[in-house]
Amino acid sequence: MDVDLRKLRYFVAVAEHLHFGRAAEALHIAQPVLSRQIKVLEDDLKALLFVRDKRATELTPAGAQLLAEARPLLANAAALRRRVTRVARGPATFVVGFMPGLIVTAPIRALVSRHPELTVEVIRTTWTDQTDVIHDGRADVSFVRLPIDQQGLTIQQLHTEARVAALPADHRLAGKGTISIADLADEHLLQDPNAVPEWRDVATELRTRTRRPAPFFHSVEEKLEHVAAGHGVCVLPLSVAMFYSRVDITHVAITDIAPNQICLAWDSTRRSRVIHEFAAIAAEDGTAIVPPPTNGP
Amino acid sequence: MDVDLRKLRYFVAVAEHLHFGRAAEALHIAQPVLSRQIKVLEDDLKALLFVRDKRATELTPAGAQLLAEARPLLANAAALRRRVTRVARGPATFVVGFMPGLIVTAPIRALVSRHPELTVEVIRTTWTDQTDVIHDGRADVSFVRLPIDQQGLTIQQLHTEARVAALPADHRLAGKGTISIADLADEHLLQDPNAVPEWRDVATELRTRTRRPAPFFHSVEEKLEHVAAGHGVCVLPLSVAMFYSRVDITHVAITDIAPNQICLAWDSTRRSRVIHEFAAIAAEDGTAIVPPPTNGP
DNA sequence: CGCTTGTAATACTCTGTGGGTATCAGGCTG
DNA sequence: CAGCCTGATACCCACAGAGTATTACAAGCG
Repeated sequence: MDVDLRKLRYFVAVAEHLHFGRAAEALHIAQPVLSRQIKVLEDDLKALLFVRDKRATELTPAGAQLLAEARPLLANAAALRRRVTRVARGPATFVVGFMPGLIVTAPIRALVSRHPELTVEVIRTTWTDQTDVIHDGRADVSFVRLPIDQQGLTIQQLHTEARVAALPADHRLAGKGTISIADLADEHLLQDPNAVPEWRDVATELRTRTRRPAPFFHSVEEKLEHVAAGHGVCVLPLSVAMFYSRVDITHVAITDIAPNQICLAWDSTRRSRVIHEFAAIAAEDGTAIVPPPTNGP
Repeated sequence: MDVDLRKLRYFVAVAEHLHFGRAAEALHIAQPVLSRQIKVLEDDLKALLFVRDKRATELTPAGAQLLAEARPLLANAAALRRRVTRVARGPATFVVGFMPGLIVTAPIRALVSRHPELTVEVIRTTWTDQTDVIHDGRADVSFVRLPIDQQGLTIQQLHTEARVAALPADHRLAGKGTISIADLADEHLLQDPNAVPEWRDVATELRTRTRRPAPFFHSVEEKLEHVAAGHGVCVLPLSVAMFYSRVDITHVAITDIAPNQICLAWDSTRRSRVIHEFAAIAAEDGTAIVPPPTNGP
């Protein structure tokens, strides 16, 4: 009667490998078991999921549909497990995720003052992490920077902040009050789309081909090291620039770049009084969290 | 390793009945089985879900958390099953739900012209149905009227429309060009919060106590019968009023009532190219779907 | 106080299903 | 045609889920 999550996991493995033998290996079960379980699943759903024509295993349309559906369902199930066990040990904790640079103490203070019985924890996220903490149940809400994958999330826009260029202190543009994107056209842009999405914006806006393979940065600190060393320049949201300020790096406001949007995100399948209350609080004083951009005259 | 949906279903039953025996009866299984399965689930999650102190079964905080989590997960699983089987028989159908009165042919035509291979179906929803069709997998997207329960949904606002009063043709206010809410204060308001939410707004705005138990309406047609019979008046979104127009009922624009918001909604855990394309189309010509309100001078 | 009633847990059995190994059935390829 | 790759089939075992019978325990009552 019910869908069987184990079978769904098996199905996803086969769909990802498109190969029963290797999928079985990855699942640490024997191949015949997998064949049989997939057949049972197909009978159960009354839908053919794979076309097996000896030599190639392909997804049917129904299979593609199921793959798209099964992954978020499995993720939800795992998150459920984590959230329940979390509630079971520490009583009534509310976990807020945040990207570095975002100051979240104000809304948390407001929440705690209204609910003294609530223990609020914060968890620092990275760029790749910022939505994962919600999906896997580590956090109840998370302050995120767009763009993100919004699948399964409810997003509440809070405020935007200007982006600034981070330049070596002795850079030719360091003295300027404001610059435009065009001024950076000749610079070597430290590019790392995964870790710092703002980069992608600039890179595509400038249509810059990578002149040499960009080093891979895992953190803002690393990137600023490279900037300070004169290996290139980078663009950061204002609050990030403020947070990681150092004497050998100057920040210059960029006038003509899209601002970075900051949002609060949470799992859209959840109906939690605390989440909505926190969202309301964040929306109220959201614009006050970060100092206003200073790129005006 | 995985969460077991069957056990979740069992758990929800016990949580709803707060009584193992009756829950077992509802599930058509024996009570000892249920006791053991819940215990296994508790061991699995490493969390106590119920406090059983002989004579009363109560949820623990972890249990309450699980109840809130389990229901949407089970609903998702059921919807997944339905959507996959739907794809399996009719190839590539896209199902659009709509509330009566909403004209949805324009965006559907636009979608089909871009994807001739796609079969688009429409499904008429009722007030109570309008989000259910999404949750249970009967529709991919649905045109809805606010307010709705947004849990698990992504909502895209399209346009608003004015609300008009439906009056018997010989009513004292029937000749007026526009009226205000206050003009209706002495009328008998046909009240049915579940079926027609606009009513709730008016009822609360007017602070009207029900003078006699309101008859229960299952459709707009029934309600208009009562209006025509002179048993009261009602308020409808403009497009609904236009759709169900009849000679013995006059519509008068109301100047000072909040307009009804019309949105497109879909399951937020889904990532479907067609859904997003349709949403974009609907957003583009969304304001053109319904004739503009005529309550201006 | 002991009996009854209501409720969940325990003990035991049976069956269905998930997992394993061995083997078969088709296509390719050399 | 032999050998190989891949998935399906056949058959067996173990365990989990379902059932019945019974126990344990608390509360109410004559």
